[in-house]
Amino acid sequence: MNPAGSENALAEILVASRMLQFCDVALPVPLDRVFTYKIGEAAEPPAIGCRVIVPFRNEKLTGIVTRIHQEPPPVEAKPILAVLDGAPLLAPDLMELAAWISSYYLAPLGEVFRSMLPLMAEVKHQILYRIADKGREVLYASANQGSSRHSRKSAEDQDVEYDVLNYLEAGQAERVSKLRTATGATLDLLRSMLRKKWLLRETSAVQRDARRTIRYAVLLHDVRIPKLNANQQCLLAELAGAGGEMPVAELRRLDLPDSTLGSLVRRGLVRLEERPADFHLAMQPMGSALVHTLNPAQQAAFKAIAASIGSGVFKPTLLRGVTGSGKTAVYLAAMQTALDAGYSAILLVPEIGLTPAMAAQLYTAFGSEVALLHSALIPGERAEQWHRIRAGEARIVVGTRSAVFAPVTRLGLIVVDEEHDSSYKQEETPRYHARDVAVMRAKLDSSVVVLGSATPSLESWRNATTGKYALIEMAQRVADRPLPVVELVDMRKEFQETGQEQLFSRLLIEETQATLERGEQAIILLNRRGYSFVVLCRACGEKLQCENCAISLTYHRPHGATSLDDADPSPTGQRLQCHYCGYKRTVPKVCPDCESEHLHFLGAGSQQGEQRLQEIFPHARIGRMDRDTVRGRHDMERLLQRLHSGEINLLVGTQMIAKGHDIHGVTLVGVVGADFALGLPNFRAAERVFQLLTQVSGRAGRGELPGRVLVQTYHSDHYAIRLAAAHDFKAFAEKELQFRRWMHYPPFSVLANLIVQSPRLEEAAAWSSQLGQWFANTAFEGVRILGPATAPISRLKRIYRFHFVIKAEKRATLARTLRAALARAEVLKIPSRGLIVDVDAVNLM
DNA sequence: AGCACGCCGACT
DNA sequence: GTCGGCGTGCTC
Repeated sequence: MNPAGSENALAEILVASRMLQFCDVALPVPLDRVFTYKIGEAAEPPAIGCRVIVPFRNEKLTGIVTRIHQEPPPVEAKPILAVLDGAPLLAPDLMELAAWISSYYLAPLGEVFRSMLPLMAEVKHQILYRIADKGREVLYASANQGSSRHSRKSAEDQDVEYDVLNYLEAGQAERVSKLRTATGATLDLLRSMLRKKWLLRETSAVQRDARRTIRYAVLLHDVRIPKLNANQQCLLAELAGAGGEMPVAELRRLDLPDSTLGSLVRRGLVRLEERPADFHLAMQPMGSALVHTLNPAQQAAFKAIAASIGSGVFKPTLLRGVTGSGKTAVYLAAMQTALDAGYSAILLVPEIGLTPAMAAQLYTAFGSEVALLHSALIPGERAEQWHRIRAGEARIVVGTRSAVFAPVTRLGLIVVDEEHDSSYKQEETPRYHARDVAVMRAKLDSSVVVLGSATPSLESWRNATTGKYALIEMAQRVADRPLPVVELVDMRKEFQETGQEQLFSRLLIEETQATLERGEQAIILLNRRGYSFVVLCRACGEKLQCENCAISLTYHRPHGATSLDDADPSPTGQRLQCHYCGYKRTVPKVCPDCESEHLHFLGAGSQQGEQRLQEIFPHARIGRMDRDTVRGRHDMERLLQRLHSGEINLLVGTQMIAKGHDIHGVTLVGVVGADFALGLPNFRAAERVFQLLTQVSGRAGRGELPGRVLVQTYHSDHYAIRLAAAHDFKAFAEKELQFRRWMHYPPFSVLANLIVQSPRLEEAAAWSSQLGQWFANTAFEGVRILGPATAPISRLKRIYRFHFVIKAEKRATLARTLRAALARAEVLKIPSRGLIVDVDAVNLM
């Protein structure tokens, strides 16, 4: 792409000479192209990177200006309706980054912008209806001749239609919601009136202020106080007590009539003010002040990174540091260096990786320079943070995936913490990988990018060992603490010796007992949610499945129940859940297929783990951490707090417990059933298991006392398990890379998953077979195509899915193949919703 | 993606 | 005759 800066400059010159007339606009529609609009003479011309409102079909959309030029489009261009930004919302580097993402991931540019900008939400689009001439005629005709001339379906509907016409006849265009509440019209009815041309539809776009405001009531002094009633006196007293002003919302808790405040305002005693909401995250520092003293290994890592900050040389660095080696302290020191040199820095963390402890450290270190961007923010808060960053008020940005698009100026450093984490891959269009986008952004900005992990992805590891990335290693834990001893418990042997299938092995029970008795803490990983994840009919062998997906339903037990027969206290009683679409149903008494009563609940999840542990250790103070117990914004924090304080001494949970928590009292980690993932149809299965075992082991022995890890496994010979137990990442990487090379998988190839889908099975099957034939008959050099095959999840949310896995030796070849396939799909009349292209797919499901 | 248009069968 | 189903084509 042409450097947007020079294009901008050119644009200014052309504006000055009044020669140019057109601009290209990327719109939030799934069309892989931009549209050309006329720049009006009256309005201030937009710059590249500005938002504009444009007419599109018969609606108004917000788009981003991507180019300014003089080439008239083949059809007549419509004029821009409004320019929303005086200065570009997106700086040239982000414009270029968007273009790169669009082309690399084959995603429409408009959709890329949509996921980059929280601000799109600030323009409120509404649909309005207005009465048409034909509608007026109908209305008058009915008034003159009396109604019910048409003997149609229902007189009721007809009445509603006239109500709608009457309602609209009186006034201006109205919103749908208002129309529906006022007249009781359904959307269907409005649509049919539209078709009869009785109504007109239009859209409007209203710009709202991005900043949230809070309404304050302010006491006016120096006014004579007239006679007041009790309510008014009460309110004034409250205001005076609060120092003369407080948010209107807070006055509500006085339980006074709403009119009271209104009267006081009318009588000139109180003034209402809109003030920008000061955004403060509820943070209480957790006492762990920033460690300024780095040990020699940290010092060396920090110096290597700091040396290149501001050098203007793009050189990605992989920081591999074992769990507990103190990578965070290195990040913070490097970010401080960037800040001191006048640069901004971005720290990316995985979805659940932004622990309260890390946030507290950031606040301690950087105070108000910090902006947080994560998934729990409501849109207003997100916009707030975004504006602070863009205005340069916050130069340290910490956040999940989309924070890689933070609009900082003078970017000096991007850190991607736990770079191997799969939550960096967005599973919707645009399906970008934030780690790779971070590297690209650093390249465009000539800034430093650091990828950190104890268990780097094999892609990054290979880049580091081949010299494409610099490699820094920290092989020791801080304060010379030892890595925990990891022991494998062979569950096949356990079964032979005990003669029964048990969730927890004798050794794990013994060790947990001893740990709790010593007053220490234990955590146990059970990487499935719910009570049991399969409900099997013993008579016919069928598993209970979701109605919408080809997925086994998970049984969730009501709280406090101790047996299957317990009365269900939940209001809905719907205890079988699909974790993919949210479908819920009650537990049937008999098998839906064969009506046998022999339904069996198999496969223990975290909920069952918690219950079994409570039975075994009745005096243990058990906590559970999974998506069912950590839902709200503060649940995680509260749970960790209880663990820190010792209120909980035994924690059971899903992989959430493995993510970066620094709990010093934990000396025992148990791993139950984490190796089942080795059986999944995914070439990354071994890598995933290795990472999970390493990360969860890393939770043990972070304090004064050494840690111990027990891994229960049915695959005690598997290299991923053995080498994780030996803390030998390099050996694992070598072995796994060998396998990847053999199988032509990344990092020795580049890969995309191409999903063909339709709600109709025959359609999905036909499309995938047509595409498959075309692939078979078309020669692609250096490309391997697997498929068509039914996708591992063959039906999802009522949609049938087939897929191809496309592997290529070179990036350019893969891109060319995918573009050709998309072109072919268009010829085959496969609609865009029927195809999903997932470049660098992490999940092949 | 929406959302128009247009053609065809079903219903009053 | 009118309603409403969904195949087809377009959006500057």
